[in-house]
Amino acid sequence: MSTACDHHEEHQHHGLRGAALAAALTSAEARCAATQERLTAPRRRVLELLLGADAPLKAYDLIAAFGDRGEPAKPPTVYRALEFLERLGFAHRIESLNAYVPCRIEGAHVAAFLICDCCGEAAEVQPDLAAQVRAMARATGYEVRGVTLEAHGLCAGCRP
Amino acid sequence: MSTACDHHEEHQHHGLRGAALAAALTSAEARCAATQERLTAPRRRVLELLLGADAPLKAYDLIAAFGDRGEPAKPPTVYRALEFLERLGFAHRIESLNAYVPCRIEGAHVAAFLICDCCGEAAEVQPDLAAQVRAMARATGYEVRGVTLEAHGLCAGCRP
DNA sequence: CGTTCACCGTTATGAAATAACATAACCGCT
DNA sequence: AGCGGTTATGTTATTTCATAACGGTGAACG
Ligand SMILES: [Zn+2]
Ligand SMILES: [Zn+2]
Ligand SMILES: [Zn+2]
Ligand SMILES: [Zn+2]
Repeated sequence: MSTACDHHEEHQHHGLRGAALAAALTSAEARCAATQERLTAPRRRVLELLLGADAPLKAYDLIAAFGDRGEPAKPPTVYRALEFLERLGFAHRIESLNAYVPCRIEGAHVAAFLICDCCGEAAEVQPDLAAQVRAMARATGYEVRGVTLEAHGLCAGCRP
Repeated sequence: MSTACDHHEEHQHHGLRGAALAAALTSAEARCAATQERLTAPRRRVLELLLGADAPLKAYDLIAAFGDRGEPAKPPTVYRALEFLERLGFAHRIESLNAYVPCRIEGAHVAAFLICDCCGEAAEVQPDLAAQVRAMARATGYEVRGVTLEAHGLCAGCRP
């Protein structure tokens, strides 16, 4: 992102570091192994970058940061990894930002976000709207297969 | 979109034609006049194209179709018009498609769509989720300024 | 009548995503 | 070990989507 706020630096400490990061990656490996999927090197690297970030990352942020010593990745490498991570529920794409976040919620869920337009924070929440949308859809014979819900506004730390 | 279905041609007749289209444009002019805004030629043309379409249109679809005799518009012309139409509530951007639709709902509202991944239809609906999201937001001190809600799935006409 | 401001046309470029094809690793099987 | 189907990656190039920047035009307002 770009519009980082200067006030309130402390409310951006969402990125995992050190042991917590390693634990999250190990957990992801385990979940993959349990479903016959492979957390290969590029997939693991992209997940690591997402988990360590303080805000949603754009695909080209990931491309630029991919290499250990500054060498960028090729776009398909990162896009394929993101596709995998989304498919397994390790990451979500935020459509209104063209950006990606690691999933912060256990188990199956509809991804929903409260996005701060000031500091870039994107908090994942679990609204009970699946039922609502499904009801509305059923009234018209529509079959829901996925829902994108993204609220924009200001987080508590950035409010005037 | 591209993956138009071959079955059920008749459920795509959403585009306005002739008198209905003219009436909608006249109504838009009136609404603009009432708020000191101007529905200039390019803005009116883009709105006309959106109103006449059977499905969400991409920006470059609009750019290609802009001229009366096949001459395309320049990208900024169309993007500026879209920005204006969105600002006044005449059109909505569908983030998950990078596409635009004319607004089909009177008055102020949260835009929400049931999108058919088969035929491309995007039905605008009015869920009662503003309250829910606002409640969840308030619990954390978040101030909502806008909500994007887009469901993907299959419309009644495209279901197996 | 001159200033102002919103709007427009135009050129160029930046940013995001994918197509297409070749190569390599993995896996279960003989 | 050797094979063959499958899955994943490497690489190049292109397409798609969106905006920056600048100068010109014309209505609006005193
Ligand atoms: Zn999640
Ligand atoms: Zn904030
Ligand atoms: Zn609407
Ligand atoms: Zn359909």
